[in-house]
Amino acid sequence: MSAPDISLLGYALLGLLGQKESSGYDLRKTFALTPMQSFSDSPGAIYPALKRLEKSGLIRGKVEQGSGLRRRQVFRLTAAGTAALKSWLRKPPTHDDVIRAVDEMMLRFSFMDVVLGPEDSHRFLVAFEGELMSYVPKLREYLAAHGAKLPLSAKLALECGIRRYEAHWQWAKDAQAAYRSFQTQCDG
Amino acid sequence: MSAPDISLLGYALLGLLGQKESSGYDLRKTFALTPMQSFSDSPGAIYPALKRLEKSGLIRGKVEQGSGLRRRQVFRLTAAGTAALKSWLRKPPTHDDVIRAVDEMMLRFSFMDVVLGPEDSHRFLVAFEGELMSYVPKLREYLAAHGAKLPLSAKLALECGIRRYEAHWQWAKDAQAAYRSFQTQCDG
DNA sequence: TATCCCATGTAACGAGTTACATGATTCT
DNA sequence: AGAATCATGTAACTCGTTACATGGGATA
Repeated sequence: MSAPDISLLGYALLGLLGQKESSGYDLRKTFALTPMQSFSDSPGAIYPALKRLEKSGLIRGKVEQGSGLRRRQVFRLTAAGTAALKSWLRKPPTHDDVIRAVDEMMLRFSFMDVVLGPEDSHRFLVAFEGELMSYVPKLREYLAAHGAKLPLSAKLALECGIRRYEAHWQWAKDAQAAYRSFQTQCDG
Repeated sequence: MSAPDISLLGYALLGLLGQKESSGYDLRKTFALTPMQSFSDSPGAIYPALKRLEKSGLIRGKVEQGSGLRRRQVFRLTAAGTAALKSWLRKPPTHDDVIRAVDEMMLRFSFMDVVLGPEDSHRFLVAFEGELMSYVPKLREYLAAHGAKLPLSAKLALECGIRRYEAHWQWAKDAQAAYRSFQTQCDG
């Protein structure tokens, strides 16, 4: 057990399969046609990844066959797959995640509601905001300290990076509010 | 010629070496201690990358040796290296870059002033803004069309991605203004 | 003398990229 | 009949990750 050793693509596939059983081709379409375009839709990425997940027992594929249908293998999560997905989603956001893996955190968040539920989503947002609250000022301090001696474009690039984090921060606050009002609706 | 086949890390090293000759250790420190922390500072990444660049003739290393000094190899760009760096920096930002490689674009921009000069930096910003201007509305439309049927966390994650692009967009406008006022100062 | 930091490297491994390949089905 | 789309796969290659290894010099 312990470290499951699944790539980001692997988790993306688990997450999508958690919402809806799909063939490799379906998943490729998702990557090609939705805002998940940061993932490659190349067969050389998806099919081997699906094979790895199946070999690890996290998903299982069934070949569909109705009369005139082309061969088409539909995958769904196994119990172990659901467990792996959950434990990935439950990992609290760390400082390192904020620096190196914001995109992964957003991917996790996007699956969270369905797999874990709104309470966990909200908790995630609070923790995420906490990390940003401590990191953004550090970046601002760095810019204040070293900005003067940087070339203009380097300074501006840093400013851009900081603003991106500030946008995430503001979003995290707004998203928390969205969950609170969602909660109120349920209670009311 | 044609496709130089240099990784993002390779270009980061070229860019840094273009500003200041450095040893592998210096470069590792840069990745470890500045906001370039999205790059790994592991020796297993940097030293092989430097070797590849040297083998391609883009950088050249000299072993420093003063009396009591430890062995330390300092690298600098060759003419071919400068040329490769310039041609990378001159690539206009594409739609695909915006979707898959924003970070690479920001890295490029950060080196641009020194290597190409402010006019090219400004041109880059205009082109970048153009791409965002056409992409952000598409994302907003997708959200409007499909948002209702998405789980809340998925909808919010998409909103976050859009806001990030909007932050880039606003930044691109502000950065252009910064170059204009810089230009005015030079003229005045 | 023990421990840290400087400074460089290598080896095994995993995973994505590109490109190629195949065959069935539907559309025109 | 030909083209496009559905649907899956594989092989070579590159590069980054992790972990290990090595030694000189400084500091306590």
